[in-house]
Amino acid sequence: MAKNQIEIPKTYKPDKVEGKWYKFWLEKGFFKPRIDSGKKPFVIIMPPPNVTGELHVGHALTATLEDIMVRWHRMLGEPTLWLPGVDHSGIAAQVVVEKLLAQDGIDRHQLGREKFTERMWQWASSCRGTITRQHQRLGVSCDWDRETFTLDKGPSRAVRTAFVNLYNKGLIYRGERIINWCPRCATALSDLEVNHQELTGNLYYIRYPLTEDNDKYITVATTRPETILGDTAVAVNPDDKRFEEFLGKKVILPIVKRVIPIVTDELVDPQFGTGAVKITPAHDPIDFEIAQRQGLVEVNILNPDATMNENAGPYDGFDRFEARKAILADLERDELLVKIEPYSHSVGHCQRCHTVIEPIASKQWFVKMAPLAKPAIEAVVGGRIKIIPQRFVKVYLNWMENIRDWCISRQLWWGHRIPVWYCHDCGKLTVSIEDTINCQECGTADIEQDPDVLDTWFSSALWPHSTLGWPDDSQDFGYFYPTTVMETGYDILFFWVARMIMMGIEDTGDIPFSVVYLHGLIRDERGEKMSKLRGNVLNPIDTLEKFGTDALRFAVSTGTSPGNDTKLSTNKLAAGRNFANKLWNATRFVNRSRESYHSNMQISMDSLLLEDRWIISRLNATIDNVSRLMNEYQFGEAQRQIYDFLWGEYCDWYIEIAKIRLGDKANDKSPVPVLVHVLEKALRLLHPFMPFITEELWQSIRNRIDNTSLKVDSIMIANYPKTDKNLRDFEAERIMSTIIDIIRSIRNIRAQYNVAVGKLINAEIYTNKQKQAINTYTKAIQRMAKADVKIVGKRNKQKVEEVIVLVLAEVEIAIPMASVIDLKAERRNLNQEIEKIQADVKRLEKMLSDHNFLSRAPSAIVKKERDKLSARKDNLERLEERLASLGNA
RNA sequence: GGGCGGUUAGCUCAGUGGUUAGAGCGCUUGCUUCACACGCAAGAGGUCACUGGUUCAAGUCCAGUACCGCCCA
Repeated sequence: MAKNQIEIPKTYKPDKVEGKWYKFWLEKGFFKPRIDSGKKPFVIIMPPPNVTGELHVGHALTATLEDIMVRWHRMLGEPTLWLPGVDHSGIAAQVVVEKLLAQDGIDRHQLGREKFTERMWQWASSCRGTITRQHQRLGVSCDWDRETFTLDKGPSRAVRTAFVNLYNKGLIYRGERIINWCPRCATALSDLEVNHQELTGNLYYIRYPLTEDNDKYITVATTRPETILGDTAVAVNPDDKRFEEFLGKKVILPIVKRVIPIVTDELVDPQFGTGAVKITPAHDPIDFEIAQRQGLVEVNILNPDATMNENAGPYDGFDRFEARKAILADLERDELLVKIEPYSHSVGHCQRCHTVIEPIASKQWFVKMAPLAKPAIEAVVGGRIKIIPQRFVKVYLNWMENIRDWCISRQLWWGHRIPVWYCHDCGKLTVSIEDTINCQECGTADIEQDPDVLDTWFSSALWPHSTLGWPDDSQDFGYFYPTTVMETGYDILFFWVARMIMMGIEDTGDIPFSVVYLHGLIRDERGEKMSKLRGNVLNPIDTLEKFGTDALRFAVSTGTSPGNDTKLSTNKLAAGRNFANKLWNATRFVNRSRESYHSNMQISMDSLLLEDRWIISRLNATIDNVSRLMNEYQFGEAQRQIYDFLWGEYCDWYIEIAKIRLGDKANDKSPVPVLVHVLEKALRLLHPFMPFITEELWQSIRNRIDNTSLKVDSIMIANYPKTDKNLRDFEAERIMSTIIDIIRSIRNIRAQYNVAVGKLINAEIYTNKQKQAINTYTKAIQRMAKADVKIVGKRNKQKVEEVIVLVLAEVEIAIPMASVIDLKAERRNLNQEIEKIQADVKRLEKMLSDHNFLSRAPSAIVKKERDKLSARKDNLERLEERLASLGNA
């Protein structure tokens, strides 16, 4: 054994190679695109992870899929840009830092806006460092020099520009609407940031006495009795005959004793409760709408932290749920509570902190969405933007066509400050891209900027163009926009993808990307969504340290399909690790074989042996399939095909057959050039999926190949293999499959008849078509199936007792029984076993005919015994058949 | 209420109207065979949820049913 063979370990150690190659790629600048105006670039803008902590497996999936696409297109020779970024993720990040502060007993108001923002920046920068390091561990080949943060100067200017443009077009407005208020976060939220949960609460029926006659009542039903305090009317449907006598009358609101009118409105559902409903304009979207129409006053009863305010009279200062209890008790006391029914209704919760949301009338900034949605709908319907998988087109359109205005102001301190200044003198607004110190209307310096920030998703919506330099006419923007693929999870189709399409078209006049690829969610082994709360989160870094990055990438992407959720298990990770190890050892074998081979590495097609032509043909078939699958975005299936080829064809068959020639010194046709050639190409085929191990192995074999196209520093900038139809050899494939069939069948017989491992058996093969071809493989068959093969010219006519005949597609194999087994010993063994089982069967039959057993034993046990009996009988039958087939001695 | 997806081997999942429906893991049996036991060889295991239809041909297309999951309101 040569020295270096001892040095190469038997198992692949990912930690020894990954860091080395990543550093090498970075230093060589391979991740940077080369702008070539003659070529169309391939561009992916990475979905920016939140600065809320660390990456999770979902990010690993995103990173893997995008890296697959990017490495593939780069190897195809296209100028390829993958632009990484990080999102300041306003509310989510602020929640995280507030929690950290709370551990020290501080809240942000004690710190003040400026100090708190400083803390946020510290947190964000340390978090960004972590995210970058983690991404690099995953092997991502993105252009780090172009990395962007949503609060960077460029994107911030893009945000202001977009805001001002929309404001000037009348598509951004400020107004009082019912918004979703999170009392914990103390901010407004958009509709999408509220998760609805079906809860079983109660429906409370409450009497409102008429002013004119205190003994008469109108009864209303509500799930939130505490909102009585904000009621300014009772409403019934105008067509509801039941309430005719009440029309135009007034009632006295319980507790607060306010006199409120009974009005009619078509929005009232006569089926709900009694048909009469209380109207709380400041705390319910429908009531708000009714109040607007009817000119009713609003009474806000809540403080920002969801405690009751001064309008709540006796309950001022109560928490909202305490107030509910107290009011119910008081109503009961006053005999105004008629009944309580269990009632299930959906309750909004804050997406970030899970607090119950309050609908509150509030003055906020909104984007008018319908005009923006129109071209975004057309882009998808017209096919300029393709969504994969296609079924999400319907989901997208359904949302777009029913779109509602977007509340974009947030009462937070972390984010893009709204570029609006209010004038204390003239009362007018100044809306400006640049910071301003004077009112644009009256010139006074007595102005104040809106204290609120914008929804994070507002800046995210501009991401494809803001990262490339918009609103400037930069070189990047000119060359790389519109981008190619937007790859992300289907869970943010509305949050992000839809809004990017709207804002991209609005700001630039062009679509932001031409393909939307939506991946599924990663769940745990039991199919549950991973979450910190459940404690089932797989940390990608721990995982890749245990199994290797390539194994992790393999596990999240192989055999998956777009838009479908996947369960990630250690089994799958182990499968990836095992595959990497298999490649490691195959390459170790090839390199070792190469040591003793000193001739030309050039392959001349006309002097190749059948098995060489076969493996080259299979390689080209695989390349063909892989290209097609990649073009159809079927990455999981593409990877599986490469896996099958390398393991199932190259390792299992080609290497094994090659060993015969390698061991035969007299043979002048070495398999080494083909071994190396096929492996080298297959590694390139696999590289986008498993970048580290393919680079490591490719570097170890490519020097031996005399091919100018391989004179590059790295597999990642080598050409992606292209199929060569001329190298498909269907005749070779047909013959090889016959040879493989023969070997398998003989092995099968050996296993079935328990032939001792080393024992050579005899076999006669009859074939009329492939005599010569098979003849050249008798050595292979002998080695691989341990059978001494003779090719015969006639079908075997011996008796069944004497030979086993295997009928295959193009050949027949006859194996003399005597060569397979020691008949006498086999009969003896069989008889012994049959006796044993017969005894067992007898015992079981007796037990199962026992009335006592059947009636008293648990049915599960009876069933178990019955199953056992039928299994034994089956076994017995087969043993007897086999004994019979041996004939009589 | 509206929409979408899933139902394929014990488990997790692929599957492009076309031979005998595949993979990984698990299971059984045998192998420390000089690349790899993270391996090799052989094997068992399937009414492709159910009902009907289209077709020369259906796991695949159509209609309906059941169960599970998700999204929207």
